[in-house]
Amino acid sequence: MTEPRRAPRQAEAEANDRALLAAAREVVAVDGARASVAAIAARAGVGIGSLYRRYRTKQELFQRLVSLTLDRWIDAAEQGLAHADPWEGLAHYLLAGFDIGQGSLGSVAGTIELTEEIADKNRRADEAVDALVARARAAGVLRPDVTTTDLHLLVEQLGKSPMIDQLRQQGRTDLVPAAVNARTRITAIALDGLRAPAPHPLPGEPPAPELLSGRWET
Amino acid sequence: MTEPRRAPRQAEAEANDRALLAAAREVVAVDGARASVAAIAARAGVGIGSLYRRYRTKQELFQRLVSLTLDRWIDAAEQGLAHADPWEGLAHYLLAGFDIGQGSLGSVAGTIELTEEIADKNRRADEAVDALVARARAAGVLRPDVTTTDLHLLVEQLGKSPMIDQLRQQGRTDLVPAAVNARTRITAIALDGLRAPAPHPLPGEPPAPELLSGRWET
DNA sequence: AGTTTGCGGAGCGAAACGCTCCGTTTACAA
DNA sequence: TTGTAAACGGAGCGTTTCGCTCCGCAAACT
Repeated sequence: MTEPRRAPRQAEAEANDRALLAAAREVVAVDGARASVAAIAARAGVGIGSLYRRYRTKQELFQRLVSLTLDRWIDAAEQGLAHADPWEGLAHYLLAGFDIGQGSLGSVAGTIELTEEIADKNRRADEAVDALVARARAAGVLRPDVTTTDLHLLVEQLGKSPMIDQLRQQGRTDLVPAAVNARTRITAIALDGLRAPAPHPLPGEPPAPELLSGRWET
Repeated sequence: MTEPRRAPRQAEAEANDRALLAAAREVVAVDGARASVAAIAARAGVGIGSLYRRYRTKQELFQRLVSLTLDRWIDAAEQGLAHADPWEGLAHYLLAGFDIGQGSLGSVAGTIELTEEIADKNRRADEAVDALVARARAAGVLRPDVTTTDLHLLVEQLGKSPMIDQLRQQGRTDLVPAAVNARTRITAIALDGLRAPAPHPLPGEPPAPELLSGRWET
């Protein structure tokens, strides 16, 4: 390292940055893109001034948030691919995805200007997921009428958890663990619905990829 | 009828009321309880003044909206009970529930003052759903580890459709039918996950009913 | 002691909010 | 034709909330 010594003030600044990002994730989960910088700073236990020293605008903070979240998605997909069992790999990705909660970020992603970095990460995540789905389908453990787009939409839908957000908003944090457990059960139901063989074929036409989260591609 | 004649102005007023409620449903689906009266009136093609002639406050409009939506829920559950086949009956209720979209209303229900009428309708809906679930379970078509609360939460989660709301918000109404189709597929997956016999038992403890949409009861 | 660096938050102009108020339009009786 | 009452749309009010700037202060280093 060129800079092994850490000035205490600099360490504090980095801790603040982490707190800001964590707080932003929480507030955005509840309020979506309407989340105010004041609320984010307050939740992080940090002054507004400090927020604006690190991010020139609210949009810059959101872009960073989306970028870091995409990292999590890529990790989840690649960890899924690392599993030897195709079904376990897919299930790992989906369960991780429900936790990451693309849904909450989806509304933010629709409001920010897309950077090259974000578009690139999005592409990498898509490739990994495609491989994951293709492998599960080839192994015959995923019902064959489910498309990758179906899965993306399912994750988007189940990742957003209005129940948990609402509880947090009402300050009933004591109930949050129970809510997380409840959501896990729901996702387990959905996972069971994905397994081959399927009791009935899915209705309608396979969904078009354009439906995914606003624009992303184009 | 005591008043068979309809003054044209009065008919217009009633049409405006219907348009207001329909618009409120749409705007609330996107913006939740933050939906502004101006947005609702504009979407209904009606002046703000007309809105406030019929509803003294925004809250009064929202209470009416919740009440009418609960009527839909009661209908869906009772129609489900009318089905001879227990599974078809349950599926009918769930599919209708996904369409009604309790999720969107959940955020509104948390902000309004509960009237006696609303609490009463909520009770009636609960009773009908309990009967529906009990019948399906007794017939052995519903996996036995799913509780009524699980189902309520599932409906709440899948009823809210961020994808459709976002498309509408962006004015891409051309894509909405495709999105509705996509959501139908997702719900079909979840339905298949509910059938008996289950591939694996559900994880965790059965969820407590207190988790449902804020307060409703108490 | 002086300098640098990061800090918190009061306060700015702009925007959005719920709601009131009023001039206009329409249907119908005189 | 004219008078009246009902329903209309929307400008504008006071208030709140927003993103963001700016500045006085404290801690670390020289």
